[in-house]
Amino acid sequence: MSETKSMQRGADARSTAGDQAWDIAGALARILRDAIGASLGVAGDDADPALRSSTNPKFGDYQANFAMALSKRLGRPPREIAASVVEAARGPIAAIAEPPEIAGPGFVNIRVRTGALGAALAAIDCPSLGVPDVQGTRTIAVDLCGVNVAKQMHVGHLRATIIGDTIARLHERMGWRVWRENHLGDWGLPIAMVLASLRRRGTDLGAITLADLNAAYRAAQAESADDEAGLAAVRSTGAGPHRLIELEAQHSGAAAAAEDARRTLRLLQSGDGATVADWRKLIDVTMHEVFETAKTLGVDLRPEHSRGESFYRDRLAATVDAFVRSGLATEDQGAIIVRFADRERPLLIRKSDGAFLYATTDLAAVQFRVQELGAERVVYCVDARQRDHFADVFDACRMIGWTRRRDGTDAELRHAGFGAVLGADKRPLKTRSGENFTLKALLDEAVERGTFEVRRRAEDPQAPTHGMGDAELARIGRAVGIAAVKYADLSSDISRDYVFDLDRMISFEGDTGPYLLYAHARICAILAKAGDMDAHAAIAPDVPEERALALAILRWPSTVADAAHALEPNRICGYLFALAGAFSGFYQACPVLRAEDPGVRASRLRLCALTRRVLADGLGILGIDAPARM
RNA sequence: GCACGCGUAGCUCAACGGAUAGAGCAUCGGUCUUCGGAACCGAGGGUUGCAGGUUCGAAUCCUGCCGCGUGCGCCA
Repeated sequence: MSETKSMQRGADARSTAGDQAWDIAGALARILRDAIGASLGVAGDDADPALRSSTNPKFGDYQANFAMALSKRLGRPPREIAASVVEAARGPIAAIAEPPEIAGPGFVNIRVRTGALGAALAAIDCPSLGVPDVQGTRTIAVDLCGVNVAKQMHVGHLRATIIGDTIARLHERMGWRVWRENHLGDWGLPIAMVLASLRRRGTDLGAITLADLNAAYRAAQAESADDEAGLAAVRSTGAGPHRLIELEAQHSGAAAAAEDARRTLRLLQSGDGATVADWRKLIDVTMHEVFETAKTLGVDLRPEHSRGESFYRDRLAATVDAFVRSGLATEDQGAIIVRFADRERPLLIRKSDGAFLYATTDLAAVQFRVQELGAERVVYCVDARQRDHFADVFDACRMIGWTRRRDGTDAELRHAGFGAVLGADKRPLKTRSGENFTLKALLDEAVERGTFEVRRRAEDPQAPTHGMGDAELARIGRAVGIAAVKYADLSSDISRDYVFDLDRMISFEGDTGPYLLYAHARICAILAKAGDMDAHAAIAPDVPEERALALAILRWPSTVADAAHALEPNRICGYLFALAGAFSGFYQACPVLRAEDPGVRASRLRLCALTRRVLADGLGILGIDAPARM
């Protein structure tokens, strides 16, 4: 969604929901659109004023770029077009801005009047901060986290969890009804394998940890590894009989383990009481740690968000049937597949042995989310490598009509695919011994580093944190460490890989989470020292640094709407960094508490308070806790 | 082989088809009896992988190359 479109949305909202005095950009866009219609006879999409925030303060606060685009269509020079529109808009625009200037090939540069800017700031200083609210009339399902039972969370889950949480929070912030769907891997042969392996050993499932489970998972996989290929290779290369016998013994052991796993799976599927009870214990052990990690991360993930693969187990046969009956699925080499017109790759929805696949579950889940949860958007926060898979699943759902909602509209299916977390060597992050990093280890290190830095600074007698208790410093250090990791992950385009570099993330300099926390804490200090303030003081942004800060604040509502629409958390990050930068400039140039004029002091205090609220609001959307002191 | 994604400053990354492609880090130079210096201001640094095309205007859209990455029926 372009900024222009969201500005237009602001204008549209005003016409139905009354005046939104903070929405200067929306008002300007509407005035220009009307003027384009009145003076040029152009309407609809062609009358788009193409209003943008100016790229450079010398071009004013906003610029409108419509003239060049209309030049060819109307056969008139762009500057002439701009002039006639500006003339037609002169009256209504005068209340908001200085007379617009026409520059270059036909840009219309607009500078907002100080009075209008102050009034807009006073208007946006309300509970919603101007962010649109759909009041529960719209519904989204966000597929996030996606852990597997009996497996330790690793760095991939970091992204699936915090990106999903941010997308959920973005929509919650705008009043959407949000379903957080933790699509656990809690069903099928892999789980049965672990369960079978643990039961063979007589392990006490009541006293097991996730680390134990993870080890059992790997052991079970190794036990069942069918070494047919190795056997064939040994035979063909004529390796010694000792090696051959060893492999054959391993092979028969593996066959026994695999058979045990299949038997366990059958018990589980048939609802055998003892087996199901043990299965639930595996889930409990796994989820206990998942929820702990979510708490550490500041992610809203609770038991009621769990709806794993097992939830869909009784819908899979019907899913396949529906595709077969509709003629979209056919049998091929014993398997059931869905073919597409534009690609060779088919989608397998049932194996030749009759078992279902993860694609089958995904199809059933789309139908459930759209038709039973009523979602108009379904978002998958899953590794970008599954792009092809989701393209197939989404297309299959459209073909069979499962994106159709009760009101007849089509749901929007989106894969918010994210890139890999890389180590310094540009390869997927591994420990020195070549293992995947557990998420817990990674977060422990981040918290440790954050705490170290906070404690080190607290030793300075001048530091505001000097003399704080150890528990308080630890709390702040934890917030800093987690903010560093989360901000680094969310601040670049999610579809790209990024290099995990804790030194850079936590350096406290530049575009980092700790920098934003610092900006927030600094404002908190000013407000605390100010004591009582006049919440209704007039705001008069006179000097350039005040104007820049004011204009940044007014961009907040459209930033939230755009980030939610595009599913791009990095837009929130970029905005907050720019806001913090604008505040720093203001702070440097404009004394607040030391301002001599009481009116100026009160105006600037309100600007500080408003900035703090927007910062806290944005950090809240990212799920980042902002301490008052650090 | 086919499909998809990505190539922007030394490094990490921005940029809705719009004015001189911007930030951060690093480098160099300033501010400084601090409303919190974890700050601010400035400088240098670019043929946006290459070649064409569309457009008043292209990092952005189209085509072809080159390079890197990922995926490609009975795992999830």
